Amino acid sequence: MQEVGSNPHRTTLKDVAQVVGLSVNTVSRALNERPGVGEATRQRIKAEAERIGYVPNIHARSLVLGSRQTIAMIVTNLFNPFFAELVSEAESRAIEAGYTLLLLLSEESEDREVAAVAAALRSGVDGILAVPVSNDSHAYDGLTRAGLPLVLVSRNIAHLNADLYANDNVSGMRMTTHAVLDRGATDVVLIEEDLQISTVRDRIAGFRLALQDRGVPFDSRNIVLIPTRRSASVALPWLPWQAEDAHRVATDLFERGRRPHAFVLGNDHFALGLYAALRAQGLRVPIDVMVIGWGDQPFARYLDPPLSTVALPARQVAAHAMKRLLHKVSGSQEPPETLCIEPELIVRGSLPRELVLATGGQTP
Amino acid sequence: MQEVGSNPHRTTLKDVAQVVGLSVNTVSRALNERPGVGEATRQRIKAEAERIGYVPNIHARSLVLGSRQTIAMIVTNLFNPFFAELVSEAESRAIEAGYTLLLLLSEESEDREVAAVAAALRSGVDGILAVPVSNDSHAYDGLTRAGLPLVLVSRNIAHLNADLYANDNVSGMRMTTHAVLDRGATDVVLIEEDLQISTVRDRIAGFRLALQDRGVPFDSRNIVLIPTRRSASVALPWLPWQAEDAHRVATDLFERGRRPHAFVLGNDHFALGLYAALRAQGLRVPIDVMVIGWGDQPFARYLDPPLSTVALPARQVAAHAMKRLLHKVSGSQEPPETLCIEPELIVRGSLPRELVLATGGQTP
DNA sequence: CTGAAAGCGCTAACAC
DNA sequence: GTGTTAGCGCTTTCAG
Repeated sequence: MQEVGSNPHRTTLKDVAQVVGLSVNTVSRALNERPGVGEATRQRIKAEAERIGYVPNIHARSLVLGSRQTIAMIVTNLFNPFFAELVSEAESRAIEAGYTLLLLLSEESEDREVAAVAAALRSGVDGILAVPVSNDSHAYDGLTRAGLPLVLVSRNIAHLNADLYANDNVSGMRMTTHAVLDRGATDVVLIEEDLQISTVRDRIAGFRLALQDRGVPFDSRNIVLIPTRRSASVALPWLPWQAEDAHRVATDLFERGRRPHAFVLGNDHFALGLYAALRAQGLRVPIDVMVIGWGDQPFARYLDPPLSTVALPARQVAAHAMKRLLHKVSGSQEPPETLCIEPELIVRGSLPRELVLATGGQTP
Repeated sequence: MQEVGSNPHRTTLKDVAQVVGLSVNTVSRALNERPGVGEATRQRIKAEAERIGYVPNIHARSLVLGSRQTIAMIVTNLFNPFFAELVSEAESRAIEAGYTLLLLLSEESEDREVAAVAAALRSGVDGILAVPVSNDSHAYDGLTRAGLPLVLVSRNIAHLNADLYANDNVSGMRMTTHAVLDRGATDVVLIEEDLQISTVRDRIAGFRLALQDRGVPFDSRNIVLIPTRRSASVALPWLPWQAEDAHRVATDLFERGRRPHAFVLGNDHFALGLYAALRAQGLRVPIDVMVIGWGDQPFARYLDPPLSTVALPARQVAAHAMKRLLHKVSGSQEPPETLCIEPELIVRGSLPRELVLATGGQTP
């Protein structure tokens, strides 16, 4: 085992006690604002502690208290700005509550997810906030038995019945699909990454519901799932939602003679590739083809034409999730709760301004 | 103090010892793969420990070892994909080395940076990897005295003389500026965020060097610093490198009758706003104006025309930095080292393909 | 209001 | 090979 390069002698409670001429115990109580110490004594102790540079040893404290004041957040990747925002908000809330955030990245890999949970367990965190890799991930199964509070964020796990805080993907995609249908599109293609996650599943459900709402027949070929290619690069983590994938998929579609009226996408990045494919075909947005993205990334409004998209309540989701988790960490034992927050459709130039009567089916 | 909802009785080393009928010590040695235990005994102990669900108490372990096997990473924000990649790589390297990563976000605020360092200290990490908020941040001053290893990433702190691993911003921006000068531009505008950080300072230096290299006179008005507007939103963290800022700045320029030959930018996001401003003016890229971004974000190659930009060695930088930090954590006491890794210019449609002789000065 | 003593769970000396 | 003893720095009984 390596020698740890720590200080020769960090000043300890005992040192403070010696300096002020009181017992370790009294000093501890004074410093922790607990009753049983005279105010004058307390002040003197604090001053002395400060003076000789006393810093409490968190390890000893954690040992006796059984808590490290740390939350682990397991996220699939940081590339998706939605996740970055989730983490940013979670970190901020954790700090606010006197906790710190241990970040564990699963990089969309089930193996790394299992490793992440193990690391969280090993490192003695007080609770786990997780965006699972898949809808049937078993990485978290042992947690409740181990007594570690868990809250899921953004993606659900079917068999787990855990707390879940997420975007409302069903209603979001339903709203999105309505938006194109109500502008006259009847041949609408949905492009999604082929991941076994609840968000994709829910968006597909929302898509189908919307068609049903407007009486437009569903054609399963209108849902294009981009095959994952995890093996593509071994060294670098694999990333979903690549613009080039959408570019390829759209180009394929056009080459097979298909020309949908509208595309609704599972991610704004898809719009980048799609726009390129449309330009190559000489198709104009929104006149020939309508496009709606997902996630309202910063570049969306600057595309030409500006991309209509769905703004996600990332900070709200994370804030609620962290609040819930901290509540559970402090011993609350309520039954699992699911909260899906409605996203917001942002209409920009990639959609025609005026609504038209549906052409393909009866009006609702 | 809140009751922590931990298990009634986690199985401990003592429990294992009791079950196998050996001393706590022997069990500890067996489980930790240390010599002094018979192989048969070791196997039996491991099996029993596994069976009764023994999980080592990290708090006790940390206390006696004086280490939490955790590295704190203090980053200004996650919104910039460069930082996201830094964090991703750092996390991966940390895990690989048996450490975990505590993420602390300063959100470009000096106050939060100070709080982050305090949190890191309080939470007993073994070392700190930091992207400082400013070139003269004093948040880290006490660290060496406290015996906590520190390695800076991406941005330097002038007075600190700490280890630094970063992009080579000087040579990167020099190369970028050469690229436009050598294509005939003589009136080149650099747009940067007005932050007091070494990266901006270095890129400005590289810009001036490039002009000097080609004998093009320097006009200080050709460096446009976007005034920071931290107060804009109190609730949400402030974010630099906004497309709209570049849009505004460029529009101002055009309205004042300026029409530079080329723009070199401190961030790809600026290109989004700039492209929009150029479109509004009816200026074509690259025929009328050349543009080079910084960071090679995923959208860059999908802009119209595709954005030339500088690809940053984020993973290399983070990997080197983490390696160095872990080395220091294990007690190494070498003098501070600075490593600047050369970024790569990626030429795309926003630059004319052919080089021309410099028009403004002598050829080198 | 203050102190003494015990112990959190683990590792590290040193003995046998 | 294995057990005994001590102690990491702190909090928490329980006495005074």
